[in-house]
Amino acid sequence: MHLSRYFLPVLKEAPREAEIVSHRLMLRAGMIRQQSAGIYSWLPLGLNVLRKVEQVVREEQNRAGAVEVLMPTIQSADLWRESGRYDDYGKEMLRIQDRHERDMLFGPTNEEMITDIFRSYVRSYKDLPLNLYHIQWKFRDEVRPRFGVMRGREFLMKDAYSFDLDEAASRAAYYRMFVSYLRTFDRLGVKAIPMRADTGPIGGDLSHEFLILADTGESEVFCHKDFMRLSVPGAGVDYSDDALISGIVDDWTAAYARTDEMHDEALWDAVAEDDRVNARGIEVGHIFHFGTKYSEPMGAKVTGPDGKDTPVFMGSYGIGPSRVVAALIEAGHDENGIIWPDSVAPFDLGLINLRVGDDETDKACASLYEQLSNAGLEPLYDDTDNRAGGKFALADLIGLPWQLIVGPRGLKTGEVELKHRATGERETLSLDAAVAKLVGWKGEVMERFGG
RNA sequence: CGGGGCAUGGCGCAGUCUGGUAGCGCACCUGGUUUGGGACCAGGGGGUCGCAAGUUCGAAUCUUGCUGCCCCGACCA
Repeated sequence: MHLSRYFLPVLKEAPREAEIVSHRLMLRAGMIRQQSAGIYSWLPLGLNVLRKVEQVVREEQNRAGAVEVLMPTIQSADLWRESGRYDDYGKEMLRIQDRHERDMLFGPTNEEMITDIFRSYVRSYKDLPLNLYHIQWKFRDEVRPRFGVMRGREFLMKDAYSFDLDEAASRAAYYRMFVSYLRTFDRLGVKAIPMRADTGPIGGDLSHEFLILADTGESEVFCHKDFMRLSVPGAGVDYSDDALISGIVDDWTAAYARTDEMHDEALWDAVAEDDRVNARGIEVGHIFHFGTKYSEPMGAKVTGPDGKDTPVFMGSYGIGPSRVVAALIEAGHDENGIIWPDSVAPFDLGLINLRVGDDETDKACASLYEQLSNAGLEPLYDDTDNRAGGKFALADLIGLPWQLIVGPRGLKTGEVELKHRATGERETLSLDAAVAKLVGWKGEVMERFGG
């Protein structure tokens, strides 16, 4: 992409209403525009990152055996009357009427609808296990939207729903999602810790929130230092091996990890003082097992091997990609701007032409752009005639992993400068060496995540 | 929903207390000089001050009502 042909409306100063760092940086970097309280347009740079986060989530869901669908944002109230939630949900649900005065709603979640789909087609236990997910915009009329897309009213959510014959199988399905979440957040370049969450009326131990540690997080978290050392399963993890999967979950649930909401002082005191980590975190994922809560009232049954019909056991699994984008910024930034994880950076590098209009420099940049693009990298070529200071400030602000700096001073000796955004390290290289290094880096990134 | 605050060109702000017909920085446009860390000179365009009513000779400024937005608390991906 050539910057001169892109749409990147950056701001030197953030609007006053933006207080937290991710909101300020998203506005300054021209990623989003607020349209109303808690409702945002996604501009090209922001959309680019959002799509990449979405894609990581999608790939890991698919890997864990979930199957993608797409349900509508607008739902009929009738389904919600069946489950009993039409009256229970409260003002958070945006209720609307169509021209025939039928009661409709903008979906805050999709348990009812997915259950309806399931019951319409699935009759036999032989079709289980089944896990369907979609990545769709949700609307929850929050009392108090805030922090930009971190807590918007309209937000993108990946919500998966598992269907199983019995409790044990349902637990296995829950574990698979648990492991896929570990992988997802690992790929997103962040440490996300699963924490025991409130299971509501169902009870049991099957609800976890995944929190990214960040100083500006909304929740206070208490966890064992072990979580800092635990390793995340690789791309080859075998989701069909229930014992393996459940073993991984055991490892990740053995030590104490809870948010302030579920915090238990007595258990915390039992953790050795040196092992305690008390930090702040952002909730980016939440998984639940809820048994037959929806399948029973909505008549989602399958015929078991014994010939009897039983309601299916269900679970739901959410990740908010739009919130994740903000959380990644909370977890990765410095005083100059954003620092994206390699896996979701909107571009791989900024190709910075320090003397647009100088024939030799322009040619060198064009050649680098072509070579890098052909090798599968995505460069953002700053071909504007800004001064160097402005270009560097922009590159730092939008936080691409690399800055490849091309100017006549270096070209006299056939060299360019390569700067790593996260570490600030710079080195001077020949053009070929710079290309080789970037191509090598890209290969490692791909390899690491088994894309 | 309870408490607090804000609303003046695209963004950040001053002006409001002590009414007199709107200003600054950035951004934008034109010309020129510049070009390795947010350039400089000259010229230029853009707002009637959130909306409505009221007080007044006169309202961004005072009064009342409304709307929008932000922050703190209870909830959520």
